[in-house]
Amino acid sequence: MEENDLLKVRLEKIAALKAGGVDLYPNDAKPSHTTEEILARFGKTDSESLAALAEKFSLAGRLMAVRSFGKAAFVKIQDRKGRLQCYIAKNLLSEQDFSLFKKLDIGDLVYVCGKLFRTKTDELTLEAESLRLMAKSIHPLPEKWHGLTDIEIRYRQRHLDLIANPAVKEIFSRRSLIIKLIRQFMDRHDFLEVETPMMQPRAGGAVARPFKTHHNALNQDLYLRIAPELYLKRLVTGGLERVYEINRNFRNEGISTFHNPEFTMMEFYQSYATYEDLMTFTEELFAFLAQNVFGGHTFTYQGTAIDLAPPWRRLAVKDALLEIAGMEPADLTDPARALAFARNIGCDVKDTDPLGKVLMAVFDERVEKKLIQPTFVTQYPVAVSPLSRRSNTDPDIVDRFELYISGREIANAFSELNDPADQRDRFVAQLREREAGDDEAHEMDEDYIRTLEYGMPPTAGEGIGIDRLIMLFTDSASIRDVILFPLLRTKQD
RNA sequence: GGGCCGUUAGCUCAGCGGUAGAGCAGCGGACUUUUAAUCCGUUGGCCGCGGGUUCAAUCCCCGCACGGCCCA
Repeated sequence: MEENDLLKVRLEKIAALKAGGVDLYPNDAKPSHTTEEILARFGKTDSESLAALAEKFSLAGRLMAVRSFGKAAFVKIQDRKGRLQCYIAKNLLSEQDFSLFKKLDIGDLVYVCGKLFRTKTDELTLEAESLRLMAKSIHPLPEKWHGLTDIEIRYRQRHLDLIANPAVKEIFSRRSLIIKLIRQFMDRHDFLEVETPMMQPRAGGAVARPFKTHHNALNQDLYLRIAPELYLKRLVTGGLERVYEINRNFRNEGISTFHNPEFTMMEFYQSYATYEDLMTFTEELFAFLAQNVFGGHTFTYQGTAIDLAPPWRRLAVKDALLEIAGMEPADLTDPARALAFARNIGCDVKDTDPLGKVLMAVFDERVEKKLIQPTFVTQYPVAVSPLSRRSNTDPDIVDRFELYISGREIANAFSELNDPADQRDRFVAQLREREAGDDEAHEMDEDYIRTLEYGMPPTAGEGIGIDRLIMLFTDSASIRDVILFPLLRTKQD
């Protein structure tokens, strides 16, 4: 049967219901309970005690299954918390309500009221004494047994995915829980939550291509932010000292199982702390989350056991390159050798690339995916860290770490560069990269340098990729499974 | 951007040069304790789109669209 025919049948039912005086879209139902509350209270109550109970219960939700015997039926009603079985029988309902039931379709929203009992197979069931239609559905739902598996429909019509696949709801409620826990943790450590511009005249604070837009009244081009970093550090300079922001960033790059063009980051800045303090802080934050979500430090991600028990491994970039990538000491200092090594393993590097950048290309290619257990990678080259403070002991490296779990970058943190003269030099170096063809290189930002010239307290800052964190904590293989509406190409037909 | 795979009924999937199939959903009938209820009957298709090869294309070839996975 073509969908048009299915639609026709339902429209005829609607006409019949209307003719019978049924309101198809009333708004006055107040369910007394959720399915979860009823199951929690009476899931283990025996038949006799239920029979003795005078209390009546009402539920509202979507009709998910109908097993009909003509004059009676068992149906499943799904609300935001789960499903409960209801018993519909001709002799228990008014004639009007029963004939309404006969015209209902799977997918309709209903309201039922009645007492609880146990069926002979011992299932807690609501025995309907009254039944109302709360909203008519005119499209058929996905199949009851296999559900909806077509990935494209799941993302494009997320409402169907949520109706048909209960596990999806679990993922997003866990996402909400984790973000609440993060806020709780940050607030407890006296951080102030702030919001900074999404639309920026210059897209700074990260190495990425931005989206461009235009403000008509100002007749000015704007960029969707690639990071809130420079604004948050302005706030730190202003004396807020400890700030955090959980919000969207936008990067104009490819889409993959780990990249969505808009994604959620938490960035936070703590004055009078160093990147080393943030390593400890990060361990504590993740342990706190794991404790509340899993009740311990360990969990499984895509079949691999992950252990978040602090302390985590700390690994310098150069040691990773020697031990894991298979480079030799001379490769780390001789640009020509490094370039040859990188090309040999298939990295796309240019002759003009600074040594640090070439080394990080090797790192990305050979080391990243091998860091399964939580690992702080430290001692990054200055060349790839234009906003980080130089190490006191080696001016070619910076006080920075990236956190890797399950072969993916989850967080990036550093002691902030607060020397305006050095910051200017770094921006100039980035401009040279840009002229050499790297359109992701950081732009000059005079206004930001001027802010630093007022004196920014010594500060450490960190960005945590929230979507990737949620992926780990929900065992999701794709970032699209933890973003309700991932970006897809618009379909024209 | 490149490689591989997918696109067939509302949903989940078979089929593969010779008149398009199943289960579920739908529709009609039986049935007042079912659990993917059962039983009988039945409707439903531009086989993603556009070209080509062929007597004949859902099937083979080319292109395009959308999606997935991997790579950059």
